[in-house]
Amino acid sequence: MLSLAEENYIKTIFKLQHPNPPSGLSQDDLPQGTEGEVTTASTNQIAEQMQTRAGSVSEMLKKLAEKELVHYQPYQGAALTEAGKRKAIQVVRRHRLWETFLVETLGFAWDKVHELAEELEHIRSEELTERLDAFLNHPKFDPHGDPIPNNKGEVSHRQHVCLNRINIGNVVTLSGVEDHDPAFLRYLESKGISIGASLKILERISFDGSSMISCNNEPPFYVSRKVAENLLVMS
Amino acid sequence: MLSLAEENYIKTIFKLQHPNPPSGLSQDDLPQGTEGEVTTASTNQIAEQMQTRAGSVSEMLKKLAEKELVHYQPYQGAALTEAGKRKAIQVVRRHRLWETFLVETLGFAWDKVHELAEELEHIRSEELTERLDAFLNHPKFDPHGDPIPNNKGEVSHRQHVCLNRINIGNVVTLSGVEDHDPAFLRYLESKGISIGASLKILERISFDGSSMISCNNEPPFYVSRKVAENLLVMS
DNA sequence: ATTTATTTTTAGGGTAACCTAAAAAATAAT
DNA sequence: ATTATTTTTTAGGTTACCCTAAAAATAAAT
Repeated sequence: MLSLAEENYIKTIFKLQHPNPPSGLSQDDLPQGTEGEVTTASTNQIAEQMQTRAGSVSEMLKKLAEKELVHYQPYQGAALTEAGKRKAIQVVRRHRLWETFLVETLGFAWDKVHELAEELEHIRSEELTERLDAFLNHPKFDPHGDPIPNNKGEVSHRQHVCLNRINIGNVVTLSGVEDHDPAFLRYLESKGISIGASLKILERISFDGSSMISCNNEPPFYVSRKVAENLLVMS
Repeated sequence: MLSLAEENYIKTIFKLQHPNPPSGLSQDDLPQGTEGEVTTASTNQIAEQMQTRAGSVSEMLKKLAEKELVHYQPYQGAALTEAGKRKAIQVVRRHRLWETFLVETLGFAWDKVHELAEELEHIRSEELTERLDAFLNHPKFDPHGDPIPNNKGEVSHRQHVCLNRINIGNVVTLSGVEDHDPAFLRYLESKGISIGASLKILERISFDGSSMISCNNEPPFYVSRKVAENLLVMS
């Protein structure tokens, strides 16, 4: 049984190892060259992500290595073992199911659910997870468009691309956001942009890379290059 | 902010101080003589209830006294302060709301929800609690018939009495159970006895105090004096 | 190839729980 | 009212996590 702290370390290492498309157990079936390579998480990266210090991380890595949850050679960073990966995916699954529950069932704004899910994800009951999943109708994606691993640890992949890659005149649907920062999410909310919204590209300013778009056929407005980079869309 | 351990101590002291009808902030409006007196929780009682040792309890009581959550004089036991009581009632509220959610929404068997609620109750978000309460339609009683304090800490009281006090021939409705032991709850389940069930008293054996009853007009069976003592019913 | 800079580890401490066992206080029994 | 028993506290120790700062290893720069 993992402690709360251990679960958080495992989860963080997993995230660092799988940066962009959070692939599940099967990174085999990823499009070639999409960084399917097994990256390793450095002590400092882990410390930064977890808001803790390198010394604490070293200590914990030694413990996790003993439990055979990570591969760890001093000074060489850490990578999850198969067992560790399974644990991590369970946590991610619970996290995303709870986020879905909070938004869909309890009506939370999507910028407020992360911290809560961060607590709820540590309730380890299998039965609870499965019942929650069933209650929510086995959702494949959470409110931010991130895939929810199923109970075997498999995830569905979407071919979404960021809004910057869409040409003028095209209409696409928002299927995810890259950044989860509450301030960013509130900004989107204020513009009426939410998952499922239809976005039309009206113009692109080559000077700064910003785009003029209209959301759900409402009056158009500009979004910066940085904002567009964090909007994931599908045709 | 209370630690998990502190919350559990507070909750335990509250339970020990309010044995039978879990009265809320207002024990004033309890029927006279129903042990509305402010009892005090002894170190050993707390230790036994929490499966810990007296030494640990002493230590914690000192800490809680410093935080002004309990009144505590060495060797004299502990009693919650007003602030402590408010905290305790919040925990009880969250516990019973989650139990209700688990049974009503996720379809858990009522003997399995206690441990889970024991974890969920420690998620301290006000907004989560209020949204959950609203989603469940502001339930006044949990799946065991225990009152759920509202967000002001007030509880509804029921005039239920134990089944032993009902005379032969009467038909009553099960509104609560005294004991929450999973084994007891599973026994009830097996007999078809659940909250809301109609129970008719057909016979009472004065020798051992057992009763013959029929549940929901099904074929009758005997229940021991001890079982009947733990069934709370209303006319 | 050294030196310099960065990263990581180790060493030594801190805190919040917990435990056991001895000492002290309160309660019960003769 | 002493003595015996039970309850409670205190004292000293353990574990899991965190921290800072010095030492060691690695990586980068001249």
